Amino acid sequence: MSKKEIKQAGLKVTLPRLQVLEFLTNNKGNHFTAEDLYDEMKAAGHDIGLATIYRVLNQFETAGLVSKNQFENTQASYELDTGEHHDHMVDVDSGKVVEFFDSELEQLQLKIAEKNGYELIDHKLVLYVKKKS
Amino acid sequence: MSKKEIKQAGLKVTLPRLQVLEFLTNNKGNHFTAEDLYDEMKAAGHDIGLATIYRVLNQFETAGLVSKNQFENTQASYELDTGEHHDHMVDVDSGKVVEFFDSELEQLQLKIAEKNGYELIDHKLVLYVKKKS
DNA sequence: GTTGCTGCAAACGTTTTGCAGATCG
DNA sequence: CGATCTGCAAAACGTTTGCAGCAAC
Repeated sequence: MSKKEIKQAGLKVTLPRLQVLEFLTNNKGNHFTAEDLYDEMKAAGHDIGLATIYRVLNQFETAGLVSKNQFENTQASYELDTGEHHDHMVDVDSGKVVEFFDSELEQLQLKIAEKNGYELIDHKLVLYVKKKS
Repeated sequence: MSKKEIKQAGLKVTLPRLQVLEFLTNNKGNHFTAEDLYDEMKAAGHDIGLATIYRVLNQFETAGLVSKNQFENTQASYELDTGEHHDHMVDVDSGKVVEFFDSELEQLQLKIAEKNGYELIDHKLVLYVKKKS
């Protein structure tokens, strides 16, 4: 149930919000564009407008419930934010997105920012990869 | 003079192409949106259409003369491609972009891709930072 | 002179917004 | 019932494209 999270975000618990959040929760670790979600909702018999999907996703992003990623495509991708930081690997052949976490890498980034006189706030790393042949 | 590079890219040496490439060469390491460049060209008394700027930048990108970056803003940024790989640090307060290179980081990324059974083709890393207070 | 380029305006795909009616609490 | 939300269609945004005229070689 996603009611609690929505309420905690200061939002009314409405059907579209529940349905979108529930879908993302059931598909943890997968990435969807707004249009993907629109189609999924339609397929599930939920009658939500595309504009609402965008609005809801923005609200969820602000609330920290979902995270937004702009990979190389023109459309942004959204996924459930589980609170566990991870980076992404994109298979350039299949377009498949794999998540990973490497603490050595995280450390190194802190060190690099520091070395330049900065404090690291956030980062975004995407590795473009190909299956070993 | 940027004539040689343009010719080598298989393109005619035209005024718009020369003026854009020259400007980027004189501002190595800085990042500009298409509109930035449009304004700069106007300011320099060069009469180029925005559409031409976009066309020329795309051609230069294909030729490896410039590289394109999508930071957090909606507009893409372009910079002269000097052939030396580097990553970017964005100061979240000022919006300033700093370039850096760290070979340990590069190595580590290769290792991570490998560990997951992939071959690393490319990567994109942006550190969001704040001046140490 | 031919080929390729430019400027303009119109088209494009993605995302946002205004508004009248519907839904939540 | 009031406040907030939704769907729709229209607007906005950055970028691309078609086309008639222009510049490069």
